[in-house]
Amino acid sequence: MDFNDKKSIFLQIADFFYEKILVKTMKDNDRVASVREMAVALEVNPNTVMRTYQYLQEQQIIYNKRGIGYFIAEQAYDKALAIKKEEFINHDLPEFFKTIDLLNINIEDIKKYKHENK
Amino acid sequence: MDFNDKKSIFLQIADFFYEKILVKTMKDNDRVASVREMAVALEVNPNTVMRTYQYLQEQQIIYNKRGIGYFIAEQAYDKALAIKKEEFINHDLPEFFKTIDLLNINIEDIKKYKHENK
Amino acid sequence: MDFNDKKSIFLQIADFFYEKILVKTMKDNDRVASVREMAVALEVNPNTVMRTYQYLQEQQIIYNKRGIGYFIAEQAYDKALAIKKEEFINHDLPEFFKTIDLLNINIEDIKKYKHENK
Amino acid sequence: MDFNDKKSIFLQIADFFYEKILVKTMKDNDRVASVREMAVALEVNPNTVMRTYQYLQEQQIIYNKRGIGYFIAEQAYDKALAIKKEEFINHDLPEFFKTIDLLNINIEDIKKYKHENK
DNA sequence: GTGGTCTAGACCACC
DNA sequence: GTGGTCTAGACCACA
Repeated sequence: MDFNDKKSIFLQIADFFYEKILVKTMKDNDRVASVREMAVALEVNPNTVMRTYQYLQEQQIIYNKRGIGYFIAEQAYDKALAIKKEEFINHDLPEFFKTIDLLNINIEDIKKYKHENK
Repeated sequence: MDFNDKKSIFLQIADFFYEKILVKTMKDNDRVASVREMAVALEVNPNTVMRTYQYLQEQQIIYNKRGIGYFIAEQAYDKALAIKKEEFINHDLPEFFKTIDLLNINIEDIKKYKHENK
Repeated sequence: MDFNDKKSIFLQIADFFYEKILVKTMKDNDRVASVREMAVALEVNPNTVMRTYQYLQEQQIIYNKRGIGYFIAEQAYDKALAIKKEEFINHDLPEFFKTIDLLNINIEDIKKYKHENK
Repeated sequence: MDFNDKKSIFLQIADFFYEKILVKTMKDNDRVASVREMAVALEVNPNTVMRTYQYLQEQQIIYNKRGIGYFIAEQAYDKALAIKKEEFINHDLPEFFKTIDLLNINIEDIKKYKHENK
């Protein structure tokens, strides 16, 4: 992870967890790396990781056991899917349609890029 | 224009011009509203408009005639299309594919949303 | 003439006259094109040409006969040479030396570029 | 720094950094003073420094670490040299040759001035 | 603490 | 009238 992106670092880290959950690498009640471990691993300020964890906790994707650590919440997969899907349909997709219209790109053409990308 | 978006105002104004050019409302050598006029029209500080204009000038979408004003550059359409297409293919599209994979959405499904949106 | 330069247009026009005088294309008491003619020829606002003429008049490079027009002043060549030489030695040259030092370029190397340029 | 020059302040500050890099006072990955520090040091508005930093960032002379600050980019020396050399050869030098031709100055004469200057 | 954006208002050179 | 630069000061998100 490089964090060169315009997106804030704490959100990029959050996406990292979303991904792990959506591909089922991380499952309900799995332990999450401690703030300090994560900060060292990512070469990032612990405050930044802390912020990610609080953000994920607000979304009920992880939960905290005081003095023990953070864990993946029950039904994290469903929640993550719902959150990301909502985001996709209400934000990404409309923008996507607007852009391809403006650029005169056909949806059919998109598929080609998909295969090229692979 | 409302500027409720998270994107910075000066970039939203830039996109406003990109759009005008891509739908061919503005054509080569058309005069662009003066910094002050634009600022009044958008209810925005002149400095903000200035920033947009310098940004567009760097991208060679507009050019300046000393003491007279800004004008749409030659081949602005081609340049705008190239810039936005590059952005779309190298940034938006990979992210798009990654997201739909994660969310288990098929490209075919996307088309339905398109029609619903219309 | 294109006036794309960062230098102001009226000074670029002034330089045009300096050059004519220094290569002796224009000589003492030659008539200078009228403000309007010049403005049309250069596709420039008459005010801009006017400013050039006033500037050259201040430097006593041209003089005005009321109702008749502008003319090259006596000894314009000597004056032009003196002005430009002063400018060169006190402004251009020090900057020139500073730059070649910074870029680690030897004066001897400069000669090569001269020949390449020709 | 005095900023008496006709050049804009933010570009003079940029040149200040170019110089530091070209004389190797500043090296790759060195931290650059924060916008606020620099503004205080130069007795200049933070916005002005900000503008310099963004200008240098576009030229890839410095880069930003989010929330931490600006740093000298990798190979900043090479880039700075290339930029300034390009400027010198394509802009300063042709003008230089034109001027000395007009003024009937020989390149050999230039060397004398160099020694007088020192 | 860091950068980033924006406003308000001023001043300047130039056309 | 035009753009261009700068100041002063504010507010925000982020690390």
